[in-house]
Amino acid sequence: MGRSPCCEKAHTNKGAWTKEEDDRLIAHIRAHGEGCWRSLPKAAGLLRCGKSCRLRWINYLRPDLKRGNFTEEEDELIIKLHSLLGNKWSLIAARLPGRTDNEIKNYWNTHIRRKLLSRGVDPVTHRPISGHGSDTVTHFERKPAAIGFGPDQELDKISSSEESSAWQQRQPKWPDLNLELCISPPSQQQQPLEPVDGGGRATAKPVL
DNA sequence: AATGACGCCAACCGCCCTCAA
DNA sequence: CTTGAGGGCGGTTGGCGTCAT
Repeated sequence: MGRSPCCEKAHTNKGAWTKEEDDRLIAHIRAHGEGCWRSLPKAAGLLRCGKSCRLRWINYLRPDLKRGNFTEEEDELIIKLHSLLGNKWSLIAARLPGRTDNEIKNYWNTHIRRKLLSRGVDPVTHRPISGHGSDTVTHFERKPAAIGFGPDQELDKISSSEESSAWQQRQPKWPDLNLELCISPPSQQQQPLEPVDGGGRATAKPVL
């Protein structure tokens, strides 16, 4: 089936956002909520594609974003989550309040990959790089244990949706990692996460 | 001081998935 | 059941800042 373009590209701006565009987008979302991204640019008086507005809001303008450097704890959590979930950045982001999938993805590619390589760990498989000394697993790995992730086994739900991934099939489970699928709005403690969104993927919905 | 190389990250692109008509 | 719209995701790119020479 033919896919219609997400917007009229001939009449949209591209590239870096200006302060004025940011202000318009923020003002519009504060007044009307996120609503329909496709129609938002017109309603907000922006010459931008709806997707671009959504990305700008989610990755940069949302009031609950943390920004700033990642802490050591966040680093380790990202590594653990990546070893379990793979490149499911939105799922990983859902467990890091104030962080976005794009931010984590960038951080992974620029910092953590190197960090793992320097430890002699393959950033894709999370296993020791061959010829890099011992045959032991990374210090995150544990003996597989008959453990669950809470009564509703949320992680298993994810895993089953990713069953084609050979990656999943060899992953140990982490007895020490609380993987309840929750996100934390800025001013609240953890709340249940909808594990699957409209696109069939887990999403950390921003909370205004 | 100049400039080339490198790294970071915001933004774009194309595809996937769901749902309503 | 089929189709198209819409939202969302992961991968990739390009511009800019910093570092090295």
